[in-house]
Amino acid sequence: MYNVHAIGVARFKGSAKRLAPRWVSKPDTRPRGAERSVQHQKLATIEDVAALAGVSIATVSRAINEPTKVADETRRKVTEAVAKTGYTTNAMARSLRMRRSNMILILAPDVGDPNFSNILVGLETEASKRGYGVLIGNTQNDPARETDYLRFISSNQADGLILFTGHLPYGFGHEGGEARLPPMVAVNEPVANAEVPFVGVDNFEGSRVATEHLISQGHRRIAFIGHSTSKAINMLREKGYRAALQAARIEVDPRMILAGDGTTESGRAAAEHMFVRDVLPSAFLCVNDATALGVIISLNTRKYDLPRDFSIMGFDDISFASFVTPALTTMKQPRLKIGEKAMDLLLALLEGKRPAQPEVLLRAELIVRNSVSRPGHER
Amino acid sequence: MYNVHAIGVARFKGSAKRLAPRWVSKPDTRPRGAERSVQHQKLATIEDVAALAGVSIATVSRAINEPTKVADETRRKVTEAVAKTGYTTNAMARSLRMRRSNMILILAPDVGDPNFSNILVGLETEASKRGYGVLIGNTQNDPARETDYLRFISSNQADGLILFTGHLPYGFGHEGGEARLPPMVAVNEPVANAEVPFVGVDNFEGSRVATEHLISQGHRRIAFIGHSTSKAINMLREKGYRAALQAARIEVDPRMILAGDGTTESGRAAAEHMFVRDVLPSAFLCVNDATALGVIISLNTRKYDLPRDFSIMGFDDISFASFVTPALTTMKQPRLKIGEKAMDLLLALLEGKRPAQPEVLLRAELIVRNSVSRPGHER
DNA sequence: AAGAATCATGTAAAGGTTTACATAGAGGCA
DNA sequence: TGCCTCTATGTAAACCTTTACATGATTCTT
Repeated sequence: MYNVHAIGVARFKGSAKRLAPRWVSKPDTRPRGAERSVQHQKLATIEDVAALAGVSIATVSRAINEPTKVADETRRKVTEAVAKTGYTTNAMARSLRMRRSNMILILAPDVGDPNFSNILVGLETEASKRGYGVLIGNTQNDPARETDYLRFISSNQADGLILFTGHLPYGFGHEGGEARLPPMVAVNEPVANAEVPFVGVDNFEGSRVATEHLISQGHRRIAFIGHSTSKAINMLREKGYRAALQAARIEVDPRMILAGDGTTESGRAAAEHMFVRDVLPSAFLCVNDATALGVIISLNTRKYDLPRDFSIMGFDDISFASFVTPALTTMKQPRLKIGEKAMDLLLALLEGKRPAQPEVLLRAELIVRNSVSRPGHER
Repeated sequence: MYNVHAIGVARFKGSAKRLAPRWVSKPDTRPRGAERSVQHQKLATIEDVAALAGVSIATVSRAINEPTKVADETRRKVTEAVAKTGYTTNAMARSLRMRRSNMILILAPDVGDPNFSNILVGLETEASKRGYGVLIGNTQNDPARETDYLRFISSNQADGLILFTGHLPYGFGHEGGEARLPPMVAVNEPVANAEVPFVGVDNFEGSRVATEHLISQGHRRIAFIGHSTSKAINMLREKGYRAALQAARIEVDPRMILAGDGTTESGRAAAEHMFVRDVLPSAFLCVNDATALGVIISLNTRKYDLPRDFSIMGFDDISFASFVTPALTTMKQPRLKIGEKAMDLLLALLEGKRPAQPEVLLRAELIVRNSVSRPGHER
């Protein structure tokens, strides 16, 4: 409510004020057009450059965008005029004409999430490298905000979309049947019920490797914390866990598999539950680092000596993983790469290429720290 | 001369041609233009809406932007037509005409930095609330990238600038003397040698409160880790430390003040140094949490029992502060608020208001965890 | 009842590009 | 020489808005 009010007032005031005396004046008085620009001095346009170089605006445009198509001498004159006037192409005019903005919209539930931020850096780096800018939309999983951000796409302010949310923005496909989706790529979480290319970590393989690591250290009784019937990530990681056990001919004990939604609290609760039931593993394979932290808290509280008494393994390698005691052995998500690859894929899409594969899976890297040791005989 | 000629020709030809092609049909087969748009279907324009509503495009524009200025009945027809066509204002055309993009550029050395990300969320939230979008520029402190991002400002693609970098983007003010700066606000770190409004935490006051907290717990021998002669933040925090000691009539012992650049390693090194010299405090006031972590690592390695043997205090409340053992007592930066306030200030600037104060300082909040206890007699 | 003021709407210009098409000059070739 | 091809450049349209100004219809004033 406050929002609406604020916006209303702002807009009204803005338009009412338009005529009022401009407060930013350029040093030299320039009557034409001066009354309009609220913030900047009048910028040089392509016409100014053309006049100075003694050519037409078309030639200037070509000299800038297709240098080979103009005579050397002309190009020289234009370059010089550009430098002298300080001309920069007006991006708005260009976008309007070309019908593309060279902007990518990133829709994430929480840009502050440490899991996201490095992907963000990767996205930005690759985009910038290719001449694109990125625009962020922090939706907080609020449908209204998701819908709101669609205007960036529908108003041509962004050419493509990166989705962290795991679902299509609320408001798509509402107009009777399959509305045409803009070019987009999902990251972090695949989009359910829609064919959206996805770039992420190979959860199955990563979890398999993690489990193998525990097995290689001699563990046979390995608990999996984070069973879920709804979360795709959890399901894949559990699958990898089962595959590794099976490959090592270790029977899967259902009592060793505990539910968890990936929060620290769920990890703590699961560990406590194990003690209550008194069915104890020698190692905990946690669906992610947050869960592992919960397990560690529970074990620390019970005054166990880690990792002597129990081994713990996480997944993700989030920032605190190296600071917790014991420092967490985990699988590192190649976040930077995920971002870069996702942007690369999106830009390819924008250039009209159909993606080779619907999803790109990158390998997680095993990071060995102090939370895993050999079991049993050392107890 | 060239202009005059061009205009003459244009007018003649234009009016002659205007009648002929006038692409009358709009519904189905649209051969023209189809070959151009690589990505989107043709979007509805204001003309489509106008045609459907049976009014002029000017009226449509007014119905949308200044609803009170059109008759009720007309507004109804327009609204209906908008809904039917799915019309969205083309942001590029609008920006071109209005000479403002309603976009804010955020320049940060590393968007992935956990210290930044929550400020980012605050910035985005406030911007979005006020109808602005945010665009991120990750500079990695690379002058080339900083310069590169200036085009967003100079090409009208962004109306204002938020600076995390602590310095003006490389490339400003290069054109002989004081180039006019675009509206901008610094955050996280004030900008040296330039009058840029700043929003941040009150480092002096926060540090004073932190020191007071230690004093109130009975500490008299308090070390300050993080002395610096160059970093403004460090200097302010040291000042707060000194002020608190002075107010409590505790003499400042120079041996209790150790240099540090704010990294974890510098914290570890400083603590080690104290042991080497064997001048020990009962509490460590660290310039930030990263430094505190270094101190904790050093003390843990030496097998001290924390916080019984030593108390440690940080500053910032970065994400791992609560996970480290012992959980860190620290001063929390109101990051979300900083972001919101900074954006608020910038938007005010854009509306032509001069800022009341050149800097806005927000209070840090004392977060009590487990790393501080009463000294001495409990040892 | 005539003129003034107000209101709702329309017309057209302007904002700064890119690019299809036109044009003019130069060079190649029969 | 006459014709064709190339190359370099210019002309003007199109991209889609917002808004100053004009217009015609109402209502208000005196």
